[in-house]
Order: sequence, then C-alpha cells, then structure tokens
Amino acid sequence: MTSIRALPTLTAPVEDYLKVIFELEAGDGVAGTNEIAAELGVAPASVSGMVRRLAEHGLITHERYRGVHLTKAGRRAALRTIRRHRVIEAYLTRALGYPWDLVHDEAERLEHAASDELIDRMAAAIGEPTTDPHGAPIPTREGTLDEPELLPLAAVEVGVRVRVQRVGDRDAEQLRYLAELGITPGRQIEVLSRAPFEGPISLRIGRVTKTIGPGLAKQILVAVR
Amino acid sequence: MTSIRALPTLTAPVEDYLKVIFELEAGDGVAGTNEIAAELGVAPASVSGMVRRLAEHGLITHERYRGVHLTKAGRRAALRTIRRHRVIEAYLTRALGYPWDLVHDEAERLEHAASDELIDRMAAAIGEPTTDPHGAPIPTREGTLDEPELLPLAAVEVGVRVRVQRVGDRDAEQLRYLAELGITPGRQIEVLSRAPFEGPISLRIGRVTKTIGPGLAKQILVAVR
DNA sequence: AGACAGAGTTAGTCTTGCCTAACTTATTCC
DNA sequence: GGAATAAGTTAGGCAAGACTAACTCTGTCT
Repeated sequence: MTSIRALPTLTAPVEDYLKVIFELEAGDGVAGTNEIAAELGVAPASVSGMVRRLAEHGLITHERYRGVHLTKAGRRAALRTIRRHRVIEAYLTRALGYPWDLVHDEAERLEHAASDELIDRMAAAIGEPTTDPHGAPIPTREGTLDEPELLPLAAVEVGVRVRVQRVGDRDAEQLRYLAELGITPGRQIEVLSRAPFEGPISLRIGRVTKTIGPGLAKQILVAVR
Repeated sequence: MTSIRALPTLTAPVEDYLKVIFELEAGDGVAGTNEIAAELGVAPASVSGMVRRLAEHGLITHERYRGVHLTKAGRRAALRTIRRHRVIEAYLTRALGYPWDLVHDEAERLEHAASDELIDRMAAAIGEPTTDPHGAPIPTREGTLDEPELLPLAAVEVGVRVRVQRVGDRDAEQLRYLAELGITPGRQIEVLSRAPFEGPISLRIGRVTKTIGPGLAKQILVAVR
C-alpha cells in the first residue's frame, strides 16, 4: 500500500518548497524558479540552490533552465503537507472558532510540527472533513486528492446561477471582505451583469446585490447550477 | 504591564535552551553546561556556543566555568514556552483524548509553532486549566508561575497518607506504567513500608497494594494530607 | 540572423546550530 | 601543595538556507 505516511523527516523549508511546486504544477503544468521564489518570498538564487538539493534527494526532477517536476516521492510529501495544512485549518475553525482569515497563517506554521497522529485525531474530531474552510479539498491519508473542475467567477456568463465552491485563502483582508459580502463556500449567487473589458461584475447574493472587481472575481471558484 | 507577550521571535532551539535552563535553575539553583547538554541531547561544546549567543542577546548571564542564569527577558521567554507546552498538553488530553504518555513529544514540537492567539483559545476551550496532565502548573499569560512545595514520594515516611500532585513527564513508558498502577495527579496513596538503603516502597493505592522502586518514587511528587 | 529582455544559474558570503578534538580551569583527594 | 578528574571552553568543520552580484541561457521580436 502506498501510504502518505512513513516518509523521511523533511525540514520545514523543504515541505514549503514541495507544497508550492505542487500547486504551481497543478496550475501551469510547470513550476519555474521565479514563480517558486515569488510564492515563497525568497530570492531566485535561493530557489536554484534548494532545487539542486531537492533533486539530489529524489523529490523533484530538474531540467536546467526549464523547470522542475515533482517525483512520486515529492508529490507524496507535498500532498501530506497539504493535507496537514487543510485539516488544521478546518479544525481551527470548526473546533476552536478561529476566524477564517486567520487560519491560514496559523496552519502554515503548525503543518510542519503536527504528527500524523494529531492530524488524524483532529480530522476525526470534526467528522473527517473533505474540504478546508476556504473550500479547498483535503487530500486523503493515502495521498489522493480529487480536485473538482471549477470555474472562476470572472468567467461566468450573465444570468447564470452558480454555487461558490472555493475562494483564495492567502489574503486575510480579502477573506474578511468576502465574508462581509457573504461570499463563502456553499453560497448561491447569480451574475447580474458584467461590464466589458474586464470590468466590475454585479452579483445577486441572497437578497442583495453587490458589485466586485475582476481581480477578486478570479479568486472565487464556482460550480454552475 | 509586563506581559509574557510581545517578545522578539526566537528560534526553536533557543526556546528549548531557555526552557531547560529555567528548569535546571529551578532545581539546582544553577545550570551547568553539561547538564544543559545532557538535557537537550547535544554536545557540551554546542552548549558553550549557544550560551555565548544567548548572552549576547541578553537572555542569560554567563560566568565562565561557573554556569548561567536567566535574565528577566530570558525568564519571560522561558515561561512563555513552558506555558505553551503545558497548555498544549492539557488541550490534547482534554479536547482530543490524547493519551498522557504521548502529549509531551507532540507539545515539544507544537510549542514553537503555535501563536499566542491559539494557546489562549485552547486554554479557554478547556476552561483555563491550571495544570498540565502530569500535574505541572501552567504559567499565566502574564508570566507568573506558582510552584507549590512538593515532596518526592521517596521522602515520605511510613504510615503517611499523601495526595499525588505531579509526576515526571519525560518518559512515556514510565507514564504508561504509572497509569497502570493508578498513580495519577489527585490520587490518594499511603506509604505502607519502606525497605532501608533506598529500597523498594510499598504503597496502598485505592484498595490495592503495590511496590515501586526508589527511582520511580523520586518522580512522584506529593502533598501530605 | 542578431540583439535584447527575462529567466535561471553560479560564485561567494553570512548565520545558525551542530559536531569532534584538543585545550584550560576548577575541584577534590591524598 | 600538587596531581588527577570532571567540567567547561576554544578551534576548526560541516550542512542548511538565505542573500547579492555577476554571469549565461532561452526565446522573442524585428
């Protein structure tokens, strides 16, 4: 059985690199040095150094000047970290009443320190959640992750009713704003109008109408119907 | 107000050194290089190096070849870490059903990653505990710690009835054994007999009689009556 | 095709925290 | 009081991760 467990202990920076590479690969298909550096708030040269080490440890493959890919082991480690992160987020909000704009930073630190045992107990305590508070799916213990196909709200046609499934979790202020608007996972909304040239979008949320910018609308992932 | 909060961020090793120095100072009155090294599982030379850095940062004072003492800032940082550790232990057992022999190791890692916010929420969630699962008192948010005067069970005279207040938390196997014997904080026990020359000690625990060695008896701290 | 911008890499340095080996100081014991 | 022993320190290294500055690819645009 391929388990997400029983990996050699990785340092916190290594776990962070793998997590970021996983996410970039899922988006672009490839993770570039500068992208990784930007995501981690680190100089590109530092990434080159780490990439060499990660490749030596068999966690990624690296084509010079081309980009990096996770190996099976790397992917496994990345998913383990992502599972930890999301379970912690879910636990903090559901069991400790943590506001959803603060859980990300807390989880960012705890994910490197919590044992698998603790993660499992947290998950069990809140009924084995399948998503985190921002709607991101939680990888299983076994290392599988099913990412449903979602549409950014920015791409939804006028008149269509959609259901919010997931929102960006990085920016605490943005999360507070979304909560204020009532845009949280599970919420039904309808696109009332869209200004041309990437202009603002009018939405019906419950009984009220709100207008948001196109940048924010890209951070809101929805499913049609 | 002198708060336990608002300290510069310290690295995990630094927090560990301060914690250990605090505990050794509480015991011996002075913390020696070799003691610190043994406690942390590190070479004495490494301690000398760290001691220099801690002194430079004003967390300890150091008399060469004599030993170290915490400064006020150092003591504050140590108590903050100890509070975190003990709140985490208490939370894990009371809220997540963690067995008491496992909480120490988990807390050892989480104490460096948890925010003050999280620690406060955990403490609130379980009713502001005053001791950890092994009976150790939890420092307050403000950095005060009241350590009651306790007697090792090894020093109790025959015929005296005592109440278990606190047990050593380092050794998981010892904790499992104590649990099996029924020796947990709050438990009433009576010393039935003591063999001379640091020999075994017979105890009445509830309705049963058990005999323990003198080493274990030193790890059990009690209050008379 | 050639030049240029942008992405990526190398070289060299720094800090933290650890190690071993060799040295120094303090203490204790005859 | 002087030697043995324990405790503590210095010297010299190493690995991880970060940085800046300087270099080299790659790919695009004309």
